[in-house]
Amino acid sequence: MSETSWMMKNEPEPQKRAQYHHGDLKQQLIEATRQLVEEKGPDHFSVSEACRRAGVSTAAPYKHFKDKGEMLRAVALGGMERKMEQMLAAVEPLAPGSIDRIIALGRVYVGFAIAEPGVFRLMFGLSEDHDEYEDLVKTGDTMAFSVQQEVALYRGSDTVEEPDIRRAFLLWSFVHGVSFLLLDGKVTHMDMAFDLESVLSEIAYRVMDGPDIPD
Amino acid sequence: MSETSWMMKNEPEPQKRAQYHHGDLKQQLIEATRQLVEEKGPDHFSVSEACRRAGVSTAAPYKHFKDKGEMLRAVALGGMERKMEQMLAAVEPLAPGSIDRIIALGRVYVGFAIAEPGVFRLMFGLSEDHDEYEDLVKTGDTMAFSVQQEVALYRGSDTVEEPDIRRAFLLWSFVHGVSFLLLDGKVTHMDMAFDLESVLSEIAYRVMDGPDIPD
DNA sequence: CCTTTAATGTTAGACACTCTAACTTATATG
DNA sequence: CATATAAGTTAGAGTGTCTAACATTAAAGG
Repeated sequence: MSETSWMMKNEPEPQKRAQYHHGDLKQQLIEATRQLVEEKGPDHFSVSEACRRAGVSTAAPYKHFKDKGEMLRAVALGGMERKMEQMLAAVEPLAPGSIDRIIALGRVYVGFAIAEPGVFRLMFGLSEDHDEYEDLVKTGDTMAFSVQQEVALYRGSDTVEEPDIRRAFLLWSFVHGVSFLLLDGKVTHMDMAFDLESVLSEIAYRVMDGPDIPD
Repeated sequence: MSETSWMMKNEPEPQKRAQYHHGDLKQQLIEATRQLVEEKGPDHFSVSEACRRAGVSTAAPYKHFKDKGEMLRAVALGGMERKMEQMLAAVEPLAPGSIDRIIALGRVYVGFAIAEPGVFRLMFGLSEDHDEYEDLVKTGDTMAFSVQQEVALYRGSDTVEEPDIRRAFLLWSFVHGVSFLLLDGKVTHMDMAFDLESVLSEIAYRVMDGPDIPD
């Protein structure tokens, strides 16, 4: 199953592909798009430039994507999945029900925004398009549910109740807001010496402790 | 000072301006831009369409704005100022030092995001441009300082201290996050029956009460 | 008034971008 | 081997941004 016939051709992927078909264009275009979104920001991305970077004509992408938006959506979806993985990985080694798991989730969230600001912006700026971004929504819902489960776990329960949903919403709003304010450079103006870790703790304790959130 | 000579012309602004100069193009372009940003979203705005709406040629805007970005920035700035006014107006009739003032600030913040989602998105999506958006930053700083003052006032002080800045940051993050999650329709998926007022109270109490935020 | 000057508009067009149509080449399959 | 299909190509239509050169009006000074 390892060597399929097309792999047998003399030069699979040495440096440049001088082949007509290079068998991997879709992924390469997504990667080029991701890079450009990161370099120039989601607004200044152009299909043409991605084509230049992938070394194909400007018409090539339309064999793989419906339009420009679908390319961007693919990148956004990739970002969601990456973030989701990071969240699961960060939580996994920690004691179930501990506040550290809540904090870890927030750390990943904000960390992702800092590490990949372009993709982060893209993920949350795309929603205005309203059309066919189903998988985006689905992945988003999965993430939301994970947070809710984590909150319920902290309470010592396996099932998500109404107050858990409320706390999860507050948590999410918080880290989401912090992420955006960081990206927009507002923090520099509010307080230079702001320590992210302490903010995350503040958030977690203030939301998770205290009385039940009423309906 | 009321009637300048050019006002004397027979028809100032009846319905259509058949005049070559219509004396007010800049403001009209800004208004057209604002409308389009609201209707189609900041991403799908085009200068051409704004020109069509204002009834001028596509080259006309460049006598008043350096480029497309400057038109959008003008709209964003207008939004900031409008929001600032609303915040001041909302706080003014309330008892100084009361928690209601904190809540009122948040209500305006989120309310603006709901009322003008396009402009709201624009205001916070523009920061990636890095270049000459000085007045944007200045207005933003003014707003940040207002919130800090309000927090200090709640504590009973007239001067802003370090913990006030921290609380202000948390408050801001919170309402900012709530605004974005609302715009992106995440709330619908998390909890349909979420009452904004109760969320705002939750936020205010959780941030403003409790121990001093350490440095 | 009348002339000049600057502000503010217009048309024409260069250049970039998105996307489609028609054609070409390679791959996969019977 | 023949042929259908997948995945590239070039050509070009249509839209959009922005500049340059020109046209018209308003403002200001003699």
